Amino acid sequence: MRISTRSRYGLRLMLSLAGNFKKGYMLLKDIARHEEISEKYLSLIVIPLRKAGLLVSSRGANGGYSLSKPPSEISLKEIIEPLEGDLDVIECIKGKEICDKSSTCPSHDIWALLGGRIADFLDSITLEDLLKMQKEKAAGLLEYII
Amino acid sequence: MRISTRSRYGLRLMLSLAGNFKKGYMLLKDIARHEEISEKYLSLIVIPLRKAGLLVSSRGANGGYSLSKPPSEISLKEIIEPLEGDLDVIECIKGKEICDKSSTCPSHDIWALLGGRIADFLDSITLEDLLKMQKEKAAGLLEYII
DNA sequence: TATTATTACTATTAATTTAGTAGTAATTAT
DNA sequence: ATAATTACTACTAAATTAATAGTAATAATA
Repeated sequence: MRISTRSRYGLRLMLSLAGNFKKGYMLLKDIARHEEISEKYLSLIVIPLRKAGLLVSSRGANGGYSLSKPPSEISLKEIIEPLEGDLDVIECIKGKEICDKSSTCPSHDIWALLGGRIADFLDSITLEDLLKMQKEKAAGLLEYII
Repeated sequence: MRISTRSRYGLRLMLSLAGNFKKGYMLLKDIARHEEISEKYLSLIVIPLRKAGLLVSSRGANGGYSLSKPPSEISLKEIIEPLEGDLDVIECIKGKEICDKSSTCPSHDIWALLGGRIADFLDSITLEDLLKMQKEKAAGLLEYII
């Protein structure tokens, strides 16, 4: 029931971009260094995010990545879904029918419900919310030090 | 973000036992056959469930497994937690601290929240609820046939 | 008490998934 | 042209999960 590091890294990448929104492109190299993630690995993670329309990119010198819309308009669900494939906790939810018992199996329904709950939770949080949390945490730390 | 087959099988096993509550021991062999799960594999799954105190067993002839308490008193959380290890969606929640950034990282908090939501959801459903759902599904099917 | 049926335990293997690396191509600015 | 960057494809390594195998312990009973 673990979330993949793909998703965790992807979220941190998106949060970095969110913090830089409207300030031009960011280099993957810089994000990777700052987040201490392999640049090569990040460059794979970025692909589904771009395909999902969450970020725009420019190649070559002065290129980089940037959010395609404001942090307030990007929910965590939009970020995690393309990275995890989907948010179902079991395979056989949508027609794939590994199991032929779904018509009588109550477990099947529970897992479908759980997937829905997870999706709802992630849909209720935006990158802007995370930015705000980040600032509050930093402020709290600062207060603690002073 | 998939739930393991261990957990899925474990839940189906517990549901089988719930349907037989107060009717004596059930043989793993029979459950395995009925649920079309390898008996050997099920025999591994049953161990953490017993250690969690959810079922009692008796060896030898006339032995088998039985729930240790009524289906209404067993939540899905109690079943899934020992099978999945825990319900956290990331490793670094409880002190294990793979990542040293939790004091400033808002993602960390989100994942902790999500784990809590999942736990709450599973805690809100009991085996009795599943039994009821099962009956309703069966009744619905019957109605459809007639 | 020997036999049979069952759970309990430990070790091993196989399969799948996830994580990460490597190398090359395409694009853009200068 | 050159340098810097993203885009893509293929491969490898590591970790996890699923499943099998074999033996030990226990309980009923003939």
